Amino acid sequence: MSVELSVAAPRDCGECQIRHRAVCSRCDEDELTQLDQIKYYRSFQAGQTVLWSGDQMDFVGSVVTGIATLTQTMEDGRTQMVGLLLPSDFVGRPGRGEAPYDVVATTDLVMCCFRKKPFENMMLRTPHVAQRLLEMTLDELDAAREWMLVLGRKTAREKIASLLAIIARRDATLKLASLDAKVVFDLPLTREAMSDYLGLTLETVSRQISALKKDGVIVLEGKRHVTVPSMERLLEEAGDDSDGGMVS
Amino acid sequence: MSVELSVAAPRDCGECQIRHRAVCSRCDEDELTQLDQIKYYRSFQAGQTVLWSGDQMDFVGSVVTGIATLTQTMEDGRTQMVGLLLPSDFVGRPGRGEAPYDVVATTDLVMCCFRKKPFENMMLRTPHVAQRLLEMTLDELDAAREWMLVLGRKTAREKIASLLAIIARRDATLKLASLDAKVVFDLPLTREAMSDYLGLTLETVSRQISALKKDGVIVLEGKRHVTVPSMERLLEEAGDDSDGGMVS
DNA sequence: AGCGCCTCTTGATCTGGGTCAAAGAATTCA
DNA sequence: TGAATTCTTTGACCCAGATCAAGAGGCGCT
Repeated sequence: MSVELSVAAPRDCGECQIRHRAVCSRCDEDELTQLDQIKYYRSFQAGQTVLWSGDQMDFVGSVVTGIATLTQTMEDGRTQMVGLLLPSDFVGRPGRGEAPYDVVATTDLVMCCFRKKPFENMMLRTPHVAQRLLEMTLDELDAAREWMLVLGRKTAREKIASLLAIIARRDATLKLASLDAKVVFDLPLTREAMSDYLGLTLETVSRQISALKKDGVIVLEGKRHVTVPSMERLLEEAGDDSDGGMVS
Repeated sequence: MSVELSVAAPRDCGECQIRHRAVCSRCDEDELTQLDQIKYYRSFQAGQTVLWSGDQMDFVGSVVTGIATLTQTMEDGRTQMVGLLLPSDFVGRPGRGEAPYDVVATTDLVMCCFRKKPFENMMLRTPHVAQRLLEMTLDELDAAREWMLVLGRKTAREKIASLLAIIARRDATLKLASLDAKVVFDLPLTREAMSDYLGLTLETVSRQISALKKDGVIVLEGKRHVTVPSMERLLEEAGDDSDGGMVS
């Protein structure tokens, strides 16, 4: 429950309004002003827990910079990541009180938050915000279900390839890079976090990454810097049918 | 794409309006009349595919009687069930054109449908319908994420116990039975369907069910009729923390 | 520089669940 | 009534990935 609340908002709002896919894209001036009034920033350090499962959740918001994960844990410690929040992703459940899972910052993290009550009120008044929220939730649901296929039916190698593909695609989209060019990015997750995402052990993750490297599917510099020479090849390894758009 | 459309609506609407958690509960007379005008029934036989992945989906609706599954399939035939639709569950994505997965009737099935366009229009006019939809989608998302934990981290035995618990709880809720009493129900799924839900093979499903039976966690009469003497025990076997509410 | 602390890699071995195979219910059809 | 079909169970064996164990960088600290 160690939540550093930095009400100081050094960033210009324009930035986050453009970045978070959430509520801004179709708001008029008036509505943006309303949003501004209930908006604040929160910063977290890498490793910090934003929210524990069961906590009251009095805000909604979106990631500005950094990465957070949603995880569920069994009493005996087995944990499964159920969501990955990259910049521009939305967190929060309007109408819900309790967080259903832990939210953890895996890197230093800045979030743009809105207090929940006022946000909900605004939602009632501006239908297109509710629409947007529904759309986003449906996206998340699709992604979760895509991920169920990965967890339930894919081999370790396919799982790793799938995860790399998601990150690569997501990264490429943010950079507006062409999709057939080679993709370069830094892995935002530790091997352990990847294993939690994929329902594997970290040893298996490591081995499979080594294998993909040996087979030329990816090029690794250091432990985190990845180059994907051919997205097509990667997707093939992932067992994906040509495209398919799984995002967190 | 074999969709039997039975516009004949033998059922009184009251029934489905009460039953589907969807749009009706808070509608006034006027809105109900509007809904009536765009409502129709569809019947399917067991095994029939309601919708193929990629199909245009021109309706939304909810299950009146019977059971349907949402499944995703890889090119090589591996399939994963990603959702289970029991009576009163909602299907459809307002604002989306294509179905992202196959919808299959596993028993004879009756659905109460609304044509999508008019439904969406109505949604724009009546905010509480959109709210309700958002709530439902968030429920589904929670259920999907709960299921990711099952798929990623639970053993075969725990998976089976989890599935039985879901069905039992769901059934008990529908019947308004007390939660500590023993629960009796018929399995609505074949062993194969269960294996698709759980990311297992049907042989493993069979073996684990036998094991749970031998250990007295469940009592089986025939292949489908199940008695759960103690929900507590079953949940324990599922690795669940006391309660926890995963519903499709 | 030297030490402790992470994160990651790699090897050796074990095992839960997959695969292959066969045969027992239950149901439908003729 | 028996034959065909579908669903289910059970057995024997195997392998992908888990587990256990030992190092190998890398980085901040004193």
